[in-house]
Amino acid sequence: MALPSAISEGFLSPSEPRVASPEGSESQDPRVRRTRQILQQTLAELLRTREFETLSVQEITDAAGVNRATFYAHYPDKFALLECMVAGRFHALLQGRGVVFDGSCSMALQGIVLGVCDFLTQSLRQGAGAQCPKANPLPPHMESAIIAVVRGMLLDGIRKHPPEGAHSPELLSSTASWAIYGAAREWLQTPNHLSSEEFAPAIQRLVAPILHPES
Amino acid sequence: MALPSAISEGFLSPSEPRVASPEGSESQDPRVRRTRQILQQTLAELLRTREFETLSVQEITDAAGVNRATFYAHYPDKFALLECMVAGRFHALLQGRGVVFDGSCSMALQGIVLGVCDFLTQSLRQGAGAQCPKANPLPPHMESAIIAVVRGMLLDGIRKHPPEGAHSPELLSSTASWAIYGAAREWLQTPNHLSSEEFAPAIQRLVAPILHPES
DNA sequence: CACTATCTGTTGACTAAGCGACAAATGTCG
DNA sequence: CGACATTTGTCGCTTAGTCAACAGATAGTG
Repeated sequence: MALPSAISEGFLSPSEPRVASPEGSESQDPRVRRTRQILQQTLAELLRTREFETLSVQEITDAAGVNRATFYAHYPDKFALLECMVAGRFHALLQGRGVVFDGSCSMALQGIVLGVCDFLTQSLRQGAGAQCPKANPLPPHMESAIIAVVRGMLLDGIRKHPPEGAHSPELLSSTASWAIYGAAREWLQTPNHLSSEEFAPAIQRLVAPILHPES
Repeated sequence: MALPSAISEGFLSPSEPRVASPEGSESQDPRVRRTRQILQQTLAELLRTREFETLSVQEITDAAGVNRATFYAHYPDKFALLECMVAGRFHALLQGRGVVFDGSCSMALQGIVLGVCDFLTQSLRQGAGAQCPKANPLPPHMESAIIAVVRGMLLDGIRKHPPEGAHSPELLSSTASWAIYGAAREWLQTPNHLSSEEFAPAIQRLVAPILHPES
């Protein structure tokens, strides 16, 4: 089939963040949008009852009513599909809440932090983990996908209103996004943790100095 | 594109009942199933807020994300799509209730009558009509589609257990299906009508003699 | 009346998706 | 270890869907 352009649209290079750009460079061909949406939605439904590791590409495409060869025309493997699915849904969650980080507004940062906490919660409520509190709550590909979305939003905002510090926007956004995810992950694993609304301000106070070096 | 076979699958000849065979001859290609399902579902959603007559093929295909030329590869016009959509949904309603008419079981006939009443109710609750009680409650193509489904179910049952009368199964099923629809339609237009559960037995008693000529 | 605009079917070139088959990798069991 | 089944990518061919463009129909509008 050979869809070289489709690959760069379905996911990014494996070396870099390697996550979907859910809005950035989506295909205009309705067929492409359709099959990717079907595959992502099907994966989300399968993950309600199945472990991601136990799923084969065959099962996913069968459930989706999509040919297996078509799958490989869009994603190199099931991990890439997972990343795109997570990135898309997390991005949609933030979009639905109207969260737009435009630089230094702490309200937007608060929204992102809240989004990460809530997305993490809902992802593992009906997900694989939750048996051993010490175990990794989510597949690593899911984690990197969430971080990549956060990084992208922070990067956009920083570029619009760059702070005075000498650090590059890429460094700032990467540092902050990993910090946010790490904090949220730690919060989630704490046995009797506060609600996300109660705890998010604490994370925000920890992370804000990264973005505003001298304030 | 030329899909001569697809046409005969999407709908039947315009001269005869002209309704979809939702299960009978469905295509095995996932793409055609997908496209037809998308179009039918989109039409159903549009009908919640729009009048059928005011909808153009353009609007339907735009909302469905399907090319207009593709539409004409499956349906000759929007009326055919409406018929297929109604037939499919009504058939699904009966399937969901486990209604199978296998000849002379009055319970199954009761189920069909109840299904017609309930389907009519829900179709016009969020539909076009309901402004003037004298007006036609539903577009004629919807009505013929419902009747055709009923006729098909009755015909299947009669063929399995043919009654002793000299009439053909086709005549019996057609007569009964039109009678059922006419009765249900009259019931629905009555200002303070009974519930469908209360009124269905009356329709059933009226119609049963058609199917059992000398009992 | 002509002018504009929209909708309707239809056509042909291009592209994505389906399908079967294939070799290679990966488990899995005796 | 070998035999076996499953999964994984990949390839060529066929088919369905997209897209732009077309002529004809219908309907306002000045």
